[in-house]
Amino acid sequence: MGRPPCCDKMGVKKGPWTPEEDIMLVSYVQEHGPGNWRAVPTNTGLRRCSKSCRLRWTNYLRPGIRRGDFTADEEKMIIQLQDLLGNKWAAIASYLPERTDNDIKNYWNTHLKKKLKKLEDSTNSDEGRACLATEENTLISSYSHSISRGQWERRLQTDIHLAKQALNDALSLDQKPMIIPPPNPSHHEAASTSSQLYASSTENIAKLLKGWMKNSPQMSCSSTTVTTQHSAVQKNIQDAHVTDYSTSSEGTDQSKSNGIDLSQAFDSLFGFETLDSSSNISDFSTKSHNNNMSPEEASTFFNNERKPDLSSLVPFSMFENWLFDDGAHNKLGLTSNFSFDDI
DNA sequence: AAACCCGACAACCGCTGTTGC
DNA sequence: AGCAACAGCGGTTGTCGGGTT
Repeated sequence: MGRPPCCDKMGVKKGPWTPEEDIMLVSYVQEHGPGNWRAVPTNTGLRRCSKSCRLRWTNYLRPGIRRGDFTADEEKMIIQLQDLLGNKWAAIASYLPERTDNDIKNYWNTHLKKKLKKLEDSTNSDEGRACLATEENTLISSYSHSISRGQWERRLQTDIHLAKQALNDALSLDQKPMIIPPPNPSHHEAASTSSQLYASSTENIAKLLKGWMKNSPQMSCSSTTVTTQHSAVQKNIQDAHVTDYSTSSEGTDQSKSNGIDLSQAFDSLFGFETLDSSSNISDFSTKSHNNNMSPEEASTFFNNERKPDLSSLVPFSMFENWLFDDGAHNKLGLTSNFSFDDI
């Protein structure tokens, strides 16, 4: 039996979050960092349960989240990972660092499931076979790509092994890790650091509020007005996110994110051709070593608070990059002929 | 113009697992 | 060991906007 719901108290608000609530939550997290969610409603005055606050942060306000506009590469990844792993949305999301499990789940349920069903139906019909040159057929051909489940599993085992190796290496590094937490950081210093990391959210909310005020000449602080404006505001948040990403990345191609070409990453993970290890991953290393990363880039790289302990030593994204990097085989002198028992 | 339908997605619910006391 | 608090997960529901009748 599960625990009783935490939100059945009187006076706890449910439903869509208002911009004011978002700001209160973001401000709090900026100051105190994510965690200790129980204290959030008390300390912020939010009439929300702690769980609702955590989910709102995790799925919506957390920086580094990209919303909407799934790329073809992301679709491919989701489809193949879903085929391999089933509805393990969190596991799938771990391969798409900018996407939340909730987002992927929704996208699967609303888009991909139907798309695949349609494709299955069409390929079973004569009509469907007649039009195999469409974009959708590209998708299904990737879906039914000829690598076997055994190969997938072996490949994933290799990745797990490499991640383990990388973790061991990182923990035993003689040299300083790339991101070194300040010695005995005071609370204030920690808050200062986190402020940088959460800046994108703050900016986004500032933008949305700006748009909200502009669109609402007779602006009122009543919650009803706020609620009715919320959808427009939400769109502003989304626009702000898109804007931030398009300006912080070198190209406009959304498939390139975090400096990692998802297509390459995908091919590395699921294909069997060798990925050129001199690609974007080494770009990341160079950039971070030279300290010429923008705050936005750094935020995107290092903001995964789901793995706070790892990221405080070595950014978790490095492990993800490592997993995607076939060159790691050579670096470690490893081959994939290890036993699964090694893990 | 109103009613209805439907898709998209944010949010909630119920449960399990983990951690600390 | 037992309990409570919390985090995480996957399924489901509620709400809203847009399209159609």
